[in-house]
Amino acid sequence: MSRLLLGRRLPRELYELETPYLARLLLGKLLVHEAPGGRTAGRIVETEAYLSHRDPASHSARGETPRNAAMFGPPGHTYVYVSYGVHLCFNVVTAARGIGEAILVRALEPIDGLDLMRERRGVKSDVDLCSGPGKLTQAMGLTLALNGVDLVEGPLGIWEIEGLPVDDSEAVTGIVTSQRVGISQAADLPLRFYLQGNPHVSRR
DNA sequence: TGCCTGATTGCCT
DNA sequence: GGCAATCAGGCAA
Repeated sequence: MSRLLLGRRLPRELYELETPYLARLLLGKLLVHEAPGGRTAGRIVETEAYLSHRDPASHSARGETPRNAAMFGPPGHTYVYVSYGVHLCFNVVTAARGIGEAILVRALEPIDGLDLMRERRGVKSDVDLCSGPGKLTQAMGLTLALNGVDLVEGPLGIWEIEGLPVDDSEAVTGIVTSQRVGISQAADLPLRFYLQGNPHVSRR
C-alpha cells in the first residue's frame, strides 16, 4: 500500500486537543502497525471518549494505579488494558500528562495486511476482523507490550492519508454521536462517535 | 481474604 | 437471546 507515502503521521500537538473533539477527528484516520510478522492497517470508524475525574465510567476516575498508569502519561501514547480477563482494548492517550483522558478505538475498517488479520482472527467474514475493540487488537497484533508506547514515532502510529480508499458496500453519510457501549456509569453522555453506514462499526 | 463487576467476544440453543 | 470464559481492581468484612 504505497499510498502510505502520501500521508502524514499525526503530530504530537494534535493529541492535546479536547478529548471528545479529537475522538471525532480520529474517524477516518489510519491506524498502522509495523509488526515483525508484517504490516496491518485499518481506518478508524468508531471511537469513544473517556474523560478524567469528571467521568465516572473512565478508568482514571478513581486515580492512578499500576493498571491505568499509561492513561495518565503523555498525550499521543497508548493505553492498552485487559478487558474481561480475555481481550485487549486499545486507547489513545489525550490531554496533558497527569490528567487521565483517552480515546477507545472500538472499530476499524481493514485496509492493509488482510491476510495477516484473517490468520490472527480465524473468522469467515472480513467484517468480523476489526468490528469491535477486542477484535481489532487481535487483528492488528496489539499486545500489552505496546501499553504506553509513543504513537508519534515507533512501529505503531496513526496517519492521515490522502485519498484513502473507503469501503463502498454502503455509503458513509456522516458522523453519528451516541451513548457509549457497555458501561453503566454516566451512560447518558454522548461520547461515542462512528461513521454512519460503515459496515465495520461494532453495533449498527 | 473474599466477592462482585466489567470500555467483550463467541458459542450454544 | 442466553451465557461461559477469565482476571484485575474496587470494596466490604
